[in-house]
Amino acid sequence: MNFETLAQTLDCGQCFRWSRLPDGSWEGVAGGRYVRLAGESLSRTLRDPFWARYFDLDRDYAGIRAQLSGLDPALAEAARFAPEIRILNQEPWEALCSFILSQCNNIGRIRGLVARLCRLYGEPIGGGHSAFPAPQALAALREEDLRAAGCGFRAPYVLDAAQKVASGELDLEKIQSLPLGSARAGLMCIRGVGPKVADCALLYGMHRLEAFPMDVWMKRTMRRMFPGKKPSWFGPYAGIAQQYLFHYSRNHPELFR
DNA sequence: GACCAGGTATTGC
DNA sequence: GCAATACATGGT
Repeated sequence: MNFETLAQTLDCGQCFRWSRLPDGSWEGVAGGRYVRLAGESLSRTLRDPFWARYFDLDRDYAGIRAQLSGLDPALAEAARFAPEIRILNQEPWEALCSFILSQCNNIGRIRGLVARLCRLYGEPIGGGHSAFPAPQALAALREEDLRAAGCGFRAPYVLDAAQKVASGELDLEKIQSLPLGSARAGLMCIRGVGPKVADCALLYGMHRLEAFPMDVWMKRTMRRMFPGKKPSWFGPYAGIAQQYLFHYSRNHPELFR
């Protein structure tokens, strides 16, 4: 991975806390750490164990990409469009909460909403930046607080998720170790978490690479390019295939008209 | 001002 | 089971 290809990973819809500065560098917060990524400093940052894991550096994405590309020409083309996409190791709670907020919302607004929640309820980490709010912090709020922050009808969903996680009723560590179906079912006990949000939490927050979030774009894509195929057809890296296809489709909306 | 945005819960058949 | 509908909010 190099600085030129960073955008493919940070701007493909899997994360909401990164932004590009006017000078072209990226800044973001993950795991309570702020970082600015510029051409010169990138390799140094990636030597830090935390960021190496965050960017999933130990995984052979070239090999996975080749394997997926062999499955189907359309998938190969999507992979060629953004070959450097990697699935980040985001925190389980942050991914779960962020994708609860994503429903019926657009990516720009999700970023703004997440930023507001972090500023209001996240732990300050210096430099005017804040960590993602802990489940305990959000569980202590009232629904109207979350509505005031702009969550809209998702406010009770966020609250229910925060309360279940903060109380230990839902143990995200435990969820991670379950078979995919059980993990999904566990997450779907939260009000406002259906199959799509559960799969996003699993893929982006718990690195379950076989999870395949099926949003409107992926429904269109599957109908158009893979009729009759199910997510499991893509195999153990279905989630990575999903990310290639999602990003490709969003950048080629004319394919669906 | 309608229309849309990485859905889900509820309702009615 | 499955289609229709409500749900907040801000940007085109």
